[in-house]
Amino acid sequence: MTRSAEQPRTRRQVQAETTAARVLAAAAELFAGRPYDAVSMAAIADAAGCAHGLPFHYFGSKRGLYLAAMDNAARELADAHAAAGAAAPRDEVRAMLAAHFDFMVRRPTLAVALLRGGIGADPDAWAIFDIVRRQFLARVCGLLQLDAEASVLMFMLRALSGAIDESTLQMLEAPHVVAVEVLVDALLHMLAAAIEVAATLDRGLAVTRALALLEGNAKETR
Amino acid sequence: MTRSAEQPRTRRQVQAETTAARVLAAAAELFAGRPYDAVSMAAIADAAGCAHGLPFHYFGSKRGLYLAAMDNAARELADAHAAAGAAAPRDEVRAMLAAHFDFMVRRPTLAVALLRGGIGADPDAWAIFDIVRRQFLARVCGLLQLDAEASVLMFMLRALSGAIDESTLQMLEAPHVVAVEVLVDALLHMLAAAIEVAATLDRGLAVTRALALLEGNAKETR
Amino acid sequence: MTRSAEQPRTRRQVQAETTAARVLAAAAELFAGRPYDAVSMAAIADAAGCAHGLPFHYFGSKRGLYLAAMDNAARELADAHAAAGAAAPRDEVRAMLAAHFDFMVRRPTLAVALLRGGIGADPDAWAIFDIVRRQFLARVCGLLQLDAEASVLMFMLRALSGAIDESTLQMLEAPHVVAVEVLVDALLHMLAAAIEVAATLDRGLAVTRALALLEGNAKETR
Amino acid sequence: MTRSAEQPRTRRQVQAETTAARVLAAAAELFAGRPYDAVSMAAIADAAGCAHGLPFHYFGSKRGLYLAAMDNAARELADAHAAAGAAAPRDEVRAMLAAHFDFMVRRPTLAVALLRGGIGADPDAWAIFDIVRRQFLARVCGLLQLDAEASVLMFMLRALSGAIDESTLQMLEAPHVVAVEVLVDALLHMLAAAIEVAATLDRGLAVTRALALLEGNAKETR
DNA sequence: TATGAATGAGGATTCATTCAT
DNA sequence: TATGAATGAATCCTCATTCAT
Repeated sequence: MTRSAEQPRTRRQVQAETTAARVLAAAAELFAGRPYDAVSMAAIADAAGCAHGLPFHYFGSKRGLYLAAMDNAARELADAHAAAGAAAPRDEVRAMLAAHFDFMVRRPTLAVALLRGGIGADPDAWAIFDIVRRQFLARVCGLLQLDAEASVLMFMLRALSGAIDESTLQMLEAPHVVAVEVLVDALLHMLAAAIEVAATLDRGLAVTRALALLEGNAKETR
Repeated sequence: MTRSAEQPRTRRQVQAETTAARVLAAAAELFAGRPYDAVSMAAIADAAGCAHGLPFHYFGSKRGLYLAAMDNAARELADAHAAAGAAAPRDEVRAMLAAHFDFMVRRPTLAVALLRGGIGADPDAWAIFDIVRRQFLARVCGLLQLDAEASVLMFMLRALSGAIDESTLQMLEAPHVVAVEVLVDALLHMLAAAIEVAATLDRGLAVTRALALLEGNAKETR
Repeated sequence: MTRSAEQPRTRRQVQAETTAARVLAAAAELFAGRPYDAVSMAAIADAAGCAHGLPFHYFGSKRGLYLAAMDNAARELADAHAAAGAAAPRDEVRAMLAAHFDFMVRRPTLAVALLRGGIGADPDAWAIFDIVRRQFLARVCGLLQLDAEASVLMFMLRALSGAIDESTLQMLEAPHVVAVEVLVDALLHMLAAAIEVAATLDRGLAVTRALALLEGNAKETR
Repeated sequence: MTRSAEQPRTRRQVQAETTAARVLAAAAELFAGRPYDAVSMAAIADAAGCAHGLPFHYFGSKRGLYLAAMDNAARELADAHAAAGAAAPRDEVRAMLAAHFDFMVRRPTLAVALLRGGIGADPDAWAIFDIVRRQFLARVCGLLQLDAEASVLMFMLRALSGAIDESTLQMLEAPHVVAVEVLVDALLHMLAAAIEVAATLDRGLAVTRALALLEGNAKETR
């Protein structure tokens, strides 16, 4: 009954996965456009070109589908972050930010869906996106040799995340006010400022190395 | 809804206003707790202790009531901002931020309602809160003698607004990580950084005076 | 808002009660005809000539309406039992049985609804009817000066209840095999047999007086 | 469903029968627990550990499966009755009753399923159980040399069946109020009473021999 | 024989809204 | 001004059933 085999997927299974993916995509599309309750399962099924019952077959409930869609979007974003890399820490952080905005601009649908999940709707959806944000910040801390457990520092970094999100929204609204590379540089400065501030609030925080790395004129000691 | 009446209110009018206010308060309370569609008019009427039909009598529709509640909340926040004042520009900006967080912490219900309206729900609700944010930023620009029409500057300032909102959310979640006065100082530094960044992106921007005023060591020239 | 007043019902209230009663009657009618799940709320609303939402307004849920209908039916049956009376205990028991069958034959709809609730559906529905049965048996015990707490006796009396219910069903199916008065006499004999049997099983049970009363040749000592 | 096969069953046939039997057992189990509509085919398939489509393959429809399960249960009960035997008629009736209660107590699941089918659900299900009851009564009539066509007698005997069913229910609820053998004796007395009553209502009925046989002090004349 | 993907009708329930009183 | 009875559209979800594999 179960066939935990590895690859030899039958045609039907492949077909099924394709269908599920189509439903998921339709859901992401629609949930991005309007708030949770304004999207009906019937609309999703119609958009996916399947019977009204199918989404339930695959995702159990509307909420399940919503969460799956969010999860999917979050994973894609996380993948985009993960793909960014560079030789120097400063360049890697820059690459991560660039990848972030690239993704958001190129997938405005997912972007809005994720950002909308931000405060509204249910905590679970928020948690899904929040994990990605935390991973992002944790990696930045790692690159800059900062203590990712310091609460004041994290407070400031999450505040900066708010700035990043707001910037994303603005870019989606009016794409040509500021170019992506320029915005990335700007946020790098804001990041430095956030770190400096955190250091003044929490005297035990070691930030000089991080700031040097951010300036780009520090020897690697990773 | 409007109360432009002058003096001689009949008792019924007073009574009516009281009732309407009760409905509005109940609505604000409930809309803060869960998203728009999860709040029923029946629940609002119950909370307000009136018949199900009454909210319609006063506010026409659910949407009307929602917008009225948002409007009310936004006005209260704007009033809190307006009440902040000080001799020096730097101190006034500081006072404004302090008043902002004070309000948010003291009225978490309204705070969340406003913030939730952020991306979700409908554009009208977003617009209501956005106006308050713009007014806030415009006043800051005025105090610091910055050009409130410069698009790059505004982009950065709005990004900073994102940081402020995110900070608010964090304070409501865990109130004791950072004290309000300390947070205000931190955001003042972020503000300076945002302005500096804007200046590097837009060479025509005059920011030296603003930065001096922010440092506190500039002669008033308002 | 609440008007706990006694009688001065407004016309609207009377109208509302009438409507609710119409819904209840329609529900009883339909629930008698087929099992719970085979009756749709839409069908009930249609039968009652009201909007689909109204039954929910009054009874909250399908289950609520079902239970209310059962409760109503049970109360009517209990009233029918209560109305029966006579000078001698034997005649009163006879009158109760006669009233029981009279009611069932005259209201076959309610009868089947109650009997159907018997084993099927949910325990709550069963409990509703069971209470009436217990009251019936308790009164019989009172009349015959039997101990209504004796478990073996009650076991036998409830078994007799099964015989009564089965007889009811048979009468509804084929009304003319046995006349009501004749059936009542027959069951009186069965009752005597049940009591005698209980006495042989539980030596502590005092039944001679009860049997004498049932024979009709005992001096009243109530 | 039918297994009229003779000898050489292939392995696949055996396998198929096993699977069908597993489905049937799962169905009986679930239908006993809750009413017809509350049991889904999916639940049955899951319980049987097979695909959702398989029950349809074997039983055509939900109703078909339900009826097959009832049929199966009824046949098992009939078999239990059939297995009871004794030298004297009185003892054989006693053995039949004992076998009945034994079966019911040992297979409460089937018992409730059968009893539930009683009034509720559909007439077909009722008919299935009713046939067993009629067979039971017919055999009793045969043993006691009673006329199984006499309508009044049958009326009373079916009423007694109601008492038996009710007793079964009580035993399942509270097993230790009355022991099975004791209950059997009690019902034998009730049976005698029912026969006597039938004789008073239908003067043409010959019951003296039956009553003598029931007493146990009559010469066999089968 | 057996699977499980896919269908689509049907049903309970909610809720904004209206309106007679 | 205030009530709450009544409406009916909309929505989520369940489930028997089919069928390609």
